[in-house]
Amino acid sequence: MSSNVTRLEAARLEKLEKIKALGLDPWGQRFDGHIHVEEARNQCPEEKGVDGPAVRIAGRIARWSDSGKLRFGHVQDYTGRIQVMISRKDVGDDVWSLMECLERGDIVGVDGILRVSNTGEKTVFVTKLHILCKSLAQPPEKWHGLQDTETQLRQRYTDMIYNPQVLERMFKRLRIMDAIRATLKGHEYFEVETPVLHAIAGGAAARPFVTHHNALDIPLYLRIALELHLKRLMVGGIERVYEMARVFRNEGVDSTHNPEFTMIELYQAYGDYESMMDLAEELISNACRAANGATTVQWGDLTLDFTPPFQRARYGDLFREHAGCDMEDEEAVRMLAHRLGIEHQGRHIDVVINDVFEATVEDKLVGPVFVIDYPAAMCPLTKRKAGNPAIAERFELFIHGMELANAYTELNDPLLQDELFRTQLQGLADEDSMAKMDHDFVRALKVGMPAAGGMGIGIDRLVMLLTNTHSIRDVIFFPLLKPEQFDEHGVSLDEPPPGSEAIDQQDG
RNA sequence: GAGUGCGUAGCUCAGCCGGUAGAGCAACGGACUUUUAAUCCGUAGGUCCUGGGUUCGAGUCCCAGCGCACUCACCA
Repeated sequence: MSSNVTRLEAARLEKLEKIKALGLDPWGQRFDGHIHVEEARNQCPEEKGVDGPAVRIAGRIARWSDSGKLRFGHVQDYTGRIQVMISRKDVGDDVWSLMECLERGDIVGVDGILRVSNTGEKTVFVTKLHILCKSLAQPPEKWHGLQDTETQLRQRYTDMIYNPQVLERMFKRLRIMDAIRATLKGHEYFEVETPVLHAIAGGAAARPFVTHHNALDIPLYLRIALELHLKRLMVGGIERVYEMARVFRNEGVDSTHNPEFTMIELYQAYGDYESMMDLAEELISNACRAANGATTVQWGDLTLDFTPPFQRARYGDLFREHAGCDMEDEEAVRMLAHRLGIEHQGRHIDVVINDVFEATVEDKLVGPVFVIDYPAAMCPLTKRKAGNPAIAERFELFIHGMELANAYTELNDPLLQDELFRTQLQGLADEDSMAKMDHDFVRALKVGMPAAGGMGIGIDRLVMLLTNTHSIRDVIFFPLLKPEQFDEHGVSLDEPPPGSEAIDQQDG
């Protein structure tokens, strides 16, 4: 085959054969006793002419340059890069011949002495080399790296190797998730797993993905929220419970939305939304510290400060301040909506208030600020404020106009819950409504769920904020893309073959 | 969903008014014992995203499609 894809691959296959001819396994074997690059760098003396300890490292060749009877390279693992140097006069023929078969992208084990080079760079002076995996793929350009966005997303593995900031950012994500789990463990929360396949896609207002169970011949939905099962577990006796996991929403894709994304929802029996505010401050400041070593972080030109406590402001007060009228004054709100070009006729007043709030207030919330006490009608799973059934005990945490967390004092009145599930607000499309009857959930509440606080946080968005990342795709290892098409040789095609047009998605 | 932009060698990119397809890196061959994107000499490498159209002639202009990005609207 004369394809260019295989032109460079052929050169690598030739080297692979040479490695075999040396009696070595080009795919490598178990390799014990190595230390990480970061550790090796720590052990390397700073002074020239001073020998450090003998070490063993393992990693991928990131640079490999030939200058006659010397060879310099960089070996990288997830802790960093370190230079290696091979001198013809210091190694046997076996090492030298293997070295000649190696190139950028290969994974090697290295034994050698730590010492700085003449130019002062920490270096492993090689005594022995081990091939641990031959790479058959041509690496991207060594100076510019991999720049093409599509290739970065489709071949994330390559992106992670040759754009070091990608791996660094994803490790921050992992540390943030660890910090959240550690914080919750400190408060005696249990992490649980609940069903992903739902017969009723409840707990949020979103369009679900639909699938089908063959043996049972029933439609099923991928979950859009974690809420209703976690509350059932509180009924069952798990007092503090959370799940940090994937949910699925069949909606648009852009720089802040991926069809599958990670949420944490947590519930605390005998708490309320005030307990959730304290916990939110602790969770987010700990997460920020885990990622950045401080409770502040750069966000573009701004500095975000997550040092507790966060400001608290009533929804109604903010509404009066920024919208310019009382939200209880229905006539004034409708006039204002009209002036703002917001549809209000035939729509429930709380739906209109919500739209006006989003249009006039949200951008002004620098924060971090807890917006508390929401109009009740938009919150069918939330307990009403004592003495004021028009207000729900709910907060949303905003920072620079972005919503970071959403929390409630949870509704545990089965009679009111049943009624709210049956109430479809005027002016809300089906998919925008959280009112989806779930008889089993009402039955569970009849058994009795303790008064509780509950909170949800979008993990991907939190990671974006804490890592100064402005696209959700860059905090998700494998964001959704349209499928790539390949020919029978595994060569990527630009155009789908005839007859492979997309299968119609249902649109409910 | 609408608008705008991009798609050229493995990678990063040039390609002007429509006139033989270019560079750097990478690859291959050679020189080189302290390099840092090493350097130097040489060789090879192209479905210019796909399909139509205009033209004597299209990477370039026009139409349609595919993919990706950005902006706007909606969901977190």
